[in-house]
Amino acid sequence: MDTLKAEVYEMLKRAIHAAIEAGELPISEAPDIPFSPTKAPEHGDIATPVALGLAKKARMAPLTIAETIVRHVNLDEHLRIDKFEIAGPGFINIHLSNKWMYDTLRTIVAAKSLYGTCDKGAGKRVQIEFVSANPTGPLNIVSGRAAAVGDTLVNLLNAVGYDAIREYYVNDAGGQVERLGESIDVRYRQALGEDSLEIPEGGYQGEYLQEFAQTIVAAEGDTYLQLSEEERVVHFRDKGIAHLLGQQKASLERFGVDFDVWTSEKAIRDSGKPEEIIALFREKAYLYKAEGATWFRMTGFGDDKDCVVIRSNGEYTYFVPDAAYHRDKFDRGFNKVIDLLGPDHQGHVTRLKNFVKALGLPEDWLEISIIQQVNLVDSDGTRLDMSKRRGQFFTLDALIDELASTVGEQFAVDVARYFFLMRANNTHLDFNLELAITQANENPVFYIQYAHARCCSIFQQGDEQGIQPKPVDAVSLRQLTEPMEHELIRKLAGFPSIVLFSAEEREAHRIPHYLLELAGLFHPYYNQHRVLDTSNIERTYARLILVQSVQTVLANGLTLLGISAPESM
RNA sequence: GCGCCUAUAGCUCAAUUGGAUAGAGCAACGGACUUCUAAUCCGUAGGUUGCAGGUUCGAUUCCUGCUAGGCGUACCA
Repeated sequence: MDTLKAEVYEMLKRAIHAAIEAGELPISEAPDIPFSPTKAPEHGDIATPVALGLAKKARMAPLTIAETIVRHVNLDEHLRIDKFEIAGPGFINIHLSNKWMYDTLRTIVAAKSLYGTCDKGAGKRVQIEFVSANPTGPLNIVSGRAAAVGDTLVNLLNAVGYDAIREYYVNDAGGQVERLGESIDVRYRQALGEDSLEIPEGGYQGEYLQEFAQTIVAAEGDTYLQLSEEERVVHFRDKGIAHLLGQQKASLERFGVDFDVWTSEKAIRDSGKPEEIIALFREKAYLYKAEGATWFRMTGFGDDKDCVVIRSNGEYTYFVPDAAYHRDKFDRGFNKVIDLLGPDHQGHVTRLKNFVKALGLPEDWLEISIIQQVNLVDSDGTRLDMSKRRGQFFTLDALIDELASTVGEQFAVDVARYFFLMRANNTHLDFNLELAITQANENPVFYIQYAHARCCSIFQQGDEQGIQPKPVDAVSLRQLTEPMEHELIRKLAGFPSIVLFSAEEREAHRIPHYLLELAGLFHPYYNQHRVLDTSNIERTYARLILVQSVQTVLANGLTLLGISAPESM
């Protein structure tokens, strides 16, 4: 479709030039030619409103302009185009030929799992950092959403020719993990009978730390009481990080997300890079001292307030290692870095970008996208709070457990991923848990998977009846005469540009919607037109090619989303 | 206060980035299983795209101002 669009673009451009030279179009140069996909079949396969745009400049009626352009088009140039038609206020509708339909099917059948891919990214290296939750508790639902989106974006970028990787930044240093160590220490001593203790201010209240402390007591008893409190906190901190990070990794694996690189904040801090960053900032006079702390002149970059980079106690704030981390990403040679941050990080977007600018890195090198919050909603509409600090949250694992109890483990992951992916990143997502469970059978993901299973089933049935699909070159595709077949092929032909578009625009949610539409065309077709028909074997072979193409595109789309494409349901 | 996000059918959301008659699913109502899987299909109904202006051939989309909701605005990460 893409190459076809490029060819149509050239044809129209030549036609406009010809019209200008013939003195029939009073404009100086050919304009850009926009294309819009058509909504109704009678509007053809591709449409362009170019005549509408020229109306003012040429001081002519749009319809007249459209007629003039079409008159100068040389149709013989192109076998895949049937006709140009003028409609409505001045749209030029392009109707594609049967040859184009047949070519589309041949392309899909030949490309198989590669259909939809391209090399547009030219091997450019992209890193997407996502989830990056503190190792202070289990992954929550928002992390699950980020995991699904990030994983799919990497798939999409790789599909269109980039060299993209998944990276997780482990915040295993700083104040948060100190609070973790303190919290575990309190839970440990509580487990040994010190009832009067309380979790310190800013600590972690969650039950999971009580359980963790109990497993420590069960395994090692009260041996740690011999250590000083300071030693204990350090020990429990490291033990807790290892335990919780392991838990997060297990959750992600269960969710089908496999990170390529895990980068430790502690390692960044120990690398000496933060010191280099500070030295650089100091050299550029971005820093000043006030109230015992060292501040960065964020206001010089257009922000409304400065921010502390070295606290009065001499420790770095989060920003220094984070700036160093991004410097490190750049040094590793990524052409583009995309951070998917949680909703509570929106204050960081501007600052992080400013730090990157202060480091002298290209402005468009870092792209930050906020994965908006997920509200778990009860059927009565009440929202469940998911803050980790308050110890009251719904974990990703708990969500999958819930779903798995009704639909099984594999579908639970499929359903959760689909729900997370079907919304645009920057929209708030209400996840009605009860609805997701009780109406699992009516879930759109099943609708799509069922379409795929039906395709497989047709081949299995055919096999039992002794009907084997023939190679596409041995099949008369002329047999595909139904309007629904033309519409299906049109939809199939659009897949590569949807993949490219959603990769370039980081809009993963277009894939679920596309697949839903494709399934929505296939199911009615299946119901109204029989594929396997021994009384019309030629047409059967042709339809098998179409079914095979639908199956391929559904499978390819689902694979991009990390969702299974079952052969039977 | 300032900043970011959101507002589309009863509900949850689309609308290929400014194009033709704003589309799906769920919920509601009425139909279709001796036929490749009824987890499906067909049909009916459902809209002043939050409100008021502006930009232009054309606005759900862009601009301004309101209104409502969410989030952020740490010497936490």
